[in-house]
Amino acid sequence: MPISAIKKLDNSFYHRQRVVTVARDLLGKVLVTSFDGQRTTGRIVEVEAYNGEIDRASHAWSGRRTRRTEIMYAPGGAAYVYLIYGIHHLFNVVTNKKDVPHAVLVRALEPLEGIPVMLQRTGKPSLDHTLTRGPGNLSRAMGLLTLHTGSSLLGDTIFIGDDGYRPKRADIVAGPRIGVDYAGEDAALPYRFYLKGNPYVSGPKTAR
DNA sequence: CTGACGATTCACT
DNA sequence: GTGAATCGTCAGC
Repeated sequence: MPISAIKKLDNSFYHRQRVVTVARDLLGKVLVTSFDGQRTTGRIVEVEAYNGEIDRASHAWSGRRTRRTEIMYAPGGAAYVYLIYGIHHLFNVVTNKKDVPHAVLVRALEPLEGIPVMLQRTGKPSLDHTLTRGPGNLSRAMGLLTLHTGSSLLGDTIFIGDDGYRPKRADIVAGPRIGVDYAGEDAALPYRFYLKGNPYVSGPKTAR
């Protein structure tokens, strides 16, 4: 099924103050990448908000500012892709204004266009729910790498758009983020959002 | 320069 | 449910 017209999200979407709201609003939107003429798209079905300096789970906690995290302090609307465990590339969206290091981790997509390309990139034989389940898997399928850190999401290579799809309010579930046990009390914050019942949502069954 | 470790995934029990 | 993979990043010397 072809996607209807996708309207690219602009600065007014990314520059909002409340990263938790931006994260929730990203559910149902469409992530698009076009590398080497190969376009892949997927609907965002799971996200996590990272609330800057006051969030112990964030790379920018207590104002931490290093070469890697510098992009988080840029104005909203840029990509932040970093490597974890030496293996996986994780795709984040920088939000808020300059010097406020908010970000949203995109954890899962429902594939829409370019599935053959995704299969090629991941080496998987056929489409199943593991293709874009989990932040490492989705980044691989979409061709996202650490070198894409700093890319504007207002351009045509990597962007997020709205195709008119609206998740039902009742289908949006909030819960604690995954893999942030080290973050003390902040580990319990309901900063993870996903679409209930969607097969591409990651985490243990108890967290879906 | 060195060492510890991570916003994960996969194979295996 | 457990453990290994694998390397860039960062704090500390």
